[in-house]
Amino acid sequence: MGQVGIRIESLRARRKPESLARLKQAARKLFVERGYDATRPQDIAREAGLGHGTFYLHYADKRACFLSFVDDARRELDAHLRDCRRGGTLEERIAATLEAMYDYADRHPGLLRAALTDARVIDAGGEELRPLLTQWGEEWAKVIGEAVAEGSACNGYDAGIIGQAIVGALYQTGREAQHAGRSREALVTNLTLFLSRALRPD
Amino acid sequence: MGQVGIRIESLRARRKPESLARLKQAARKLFVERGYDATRPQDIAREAGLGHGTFYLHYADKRACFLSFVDDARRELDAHLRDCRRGGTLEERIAATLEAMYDYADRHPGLLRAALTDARVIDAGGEELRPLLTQWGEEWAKVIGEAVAEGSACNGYDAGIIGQAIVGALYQTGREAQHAGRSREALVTNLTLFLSRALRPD
Amino acid sequence: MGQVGIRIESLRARRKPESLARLKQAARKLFVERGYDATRPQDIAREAGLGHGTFYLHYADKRACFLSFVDDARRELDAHLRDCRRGGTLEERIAATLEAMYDYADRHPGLLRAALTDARVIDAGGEELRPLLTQWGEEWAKVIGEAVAEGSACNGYDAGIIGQAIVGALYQTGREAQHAGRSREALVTNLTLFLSRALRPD
Amino acid sequence: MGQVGIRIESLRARRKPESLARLKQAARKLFVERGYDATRPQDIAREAGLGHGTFYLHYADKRACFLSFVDDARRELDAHLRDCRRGGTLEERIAATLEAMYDYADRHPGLLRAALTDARVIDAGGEELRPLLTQWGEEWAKVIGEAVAEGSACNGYDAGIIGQAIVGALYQTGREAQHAGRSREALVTNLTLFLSRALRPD
DNA sequence: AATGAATGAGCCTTCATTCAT
DNA sequence: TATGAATGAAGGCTCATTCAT
Repeated sequence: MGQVGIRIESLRARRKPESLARLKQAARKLFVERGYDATRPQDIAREAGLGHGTFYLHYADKRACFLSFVDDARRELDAHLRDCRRGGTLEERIAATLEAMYDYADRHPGLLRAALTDARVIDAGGEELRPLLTQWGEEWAKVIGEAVAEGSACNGYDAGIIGQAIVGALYQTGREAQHAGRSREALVTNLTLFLSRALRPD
Repeated sequence: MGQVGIRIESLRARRKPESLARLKQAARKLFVERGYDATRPQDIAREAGLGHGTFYLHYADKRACFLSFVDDARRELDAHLRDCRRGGTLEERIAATLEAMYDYADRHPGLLRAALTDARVIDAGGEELRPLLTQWGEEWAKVIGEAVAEGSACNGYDAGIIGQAIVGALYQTGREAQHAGRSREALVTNLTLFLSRALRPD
Repeated sequence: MGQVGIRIESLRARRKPESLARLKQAARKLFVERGYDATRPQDIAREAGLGHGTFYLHYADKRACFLSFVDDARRELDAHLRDCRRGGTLEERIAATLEAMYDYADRHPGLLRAALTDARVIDAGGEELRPLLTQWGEEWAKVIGEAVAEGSACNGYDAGIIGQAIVGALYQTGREAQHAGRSREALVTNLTLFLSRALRPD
Repeated sequence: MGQVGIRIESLRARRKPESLARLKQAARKLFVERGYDATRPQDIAREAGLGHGTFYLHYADKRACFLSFVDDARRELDAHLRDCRRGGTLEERIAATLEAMYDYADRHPGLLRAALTDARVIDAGGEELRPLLTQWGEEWAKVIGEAVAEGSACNGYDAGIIGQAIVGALYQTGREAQHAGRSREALVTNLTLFLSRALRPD
């Protein structure tokens, strides 16, 4: 891709890291397009141009592959959002974060939905895993907490609860907006206003 | 066979409407306890004390049974909430609705979670079905719309969006509260304050 | 089979007991012919003229099916031998038992070998199961014990050990005799003599 | 690469004969610990500190490796027993051989059991291979034959059959003794007495 | 209306072996 | 000689659904 490089590489690609990268890409594509249940390890391998068995060279099982996909998505979005939360008034920070989130969502359609798949679908009786949405809610809680500390947000709240509320509101509006065909601008405007008014001091 | 037959009849109670009722009850129990995937039509029938085949006399397939379960849950909660939305200030109405919701959720543990199962898990490529959460969001939208009309809510919002935001916030806070062990009182207080401040006129 | 009876029975045979009987027969045939590893549940079902899934209606898994096969074989041989052990001198009883065993083995070629499959092949980490051969050894131990008690066998032995020794000798000679093409008569004569001399009093 | 290469060489010690020796040792360890089925060529190679592919440089396949393991075990035990069979009365020779066998078994726990794995597990439809136990039975047959010739054993037997009987008795008592927790002394005493009485002239 | 034995597509996973390097 | 990523046939098992009774 890009440079021609070592193209003579035989049918069996022999570089483990490259295989993993291809599996990752294929897994992301299929988990997004079809969801967890409808994606078989075999499909992922085939999509990556590899044999079935190769999948299990890189992942212990389907679940591990999905979890890795989710983690990558989380890190990617986190990196995308990182710089949006500092600077300006609380309202400006909120607006910027929303913009960044929707921007990311637009550029990777379906990805957040897939990554936020209910744990129950994946777990199969295994250990509990903290849902992604909850994790993001906790980050919002920190943001709220800081805003309260610096006096830019109303101090009557339990930041933990409000963080979860915000993230829930964002997720559900985003999901519905897609089906209802709402404009991103309307979303950002309304939610920024809504959150700012809810949070503003006094 | 005459008398004995009838006696057996009454033991097993084979009248159709009752069978359906028993299937409904069994389905609810199992969908709530185990989730959609882990519940087999066979399990539902057995739980209802009926033969496996009977299930298909009442439901076209597993999906239809689940959808019916969801619809019942929706109607039940709607009935429970119906009377809470009128009377008093907007803040009072919000607080009353939240109380009613958590009350219902407490009395039927796991039911909302089960009923809100992601459509993707059920669909299997079938026609689109409007998620329950979205439906509830629309009802909140109506409430908001009316409040704006009567001047008790800020009129700068698109009610459709805000309705979804509210419902998303409620759902996610409820879900997280269970794992985090938060008190229902804290939830109601925080969310009522949050929503009231966000919506109040000016 | 035999009487024409209810032959119009449709492609799907609908009687559970009959299916189980057919599976049992098929399982025995294939376990004997191919051994445990080379026999798939699917093969057994097909041999029985049934679908794959039917197998699991009757057995929890392949292992359970094999264990049931082994148990049936044990019971069958036990019934066959039951009456041989009483009456006559110890030597006569030994000779009669050997005759009966080889008679059974001849009538069901390969069956004992299959039923005596090493537990390690089947267990897969499950609970320990007492090998069939050991069980039979314990029955011989009882026979020895009684013979000692009534003075028809040398009393210097630990019956438990000698029981196992006898059964081991029988199994290994039987196995080898088949490959070496020895006559059953030679086997019975030699082993009867051997055991009688070893056991005779004084 | 020169010096460094050589240094790495010596660390990993890549000379062919040593690789084979390490594979042998690893294979023995794993076949004994886990059995044939549960041991993968890959495991053997890794245990030997070699790459997976190296296995196939030294063995045609897994089966060949196992057969080689069995053959080594056979030779080892044969060497151990060789000198025990001459000298003294038949009874003394038997006692000495049993002692030597159990001594070997104690020093290599699990080895005989592993080496005596049923051919059916290994064969997979290949050519017939003479079981180890049968081979040992033939050696006992020789011993018996010689004893008969020199008048120290009863001459009414077919040595071939009796050889197999002895080896079967030894194997089964040994196996059972482990589970039943019998003492080696009891085993040797009982079996020596048993075999001596069965074989003694007249 | 009710039954439940039967079905078989389909799933996830393993592992002996190959071969380009 | 040594490597180890890659392979894909094969295996055991599940479960939504059907249909003769």
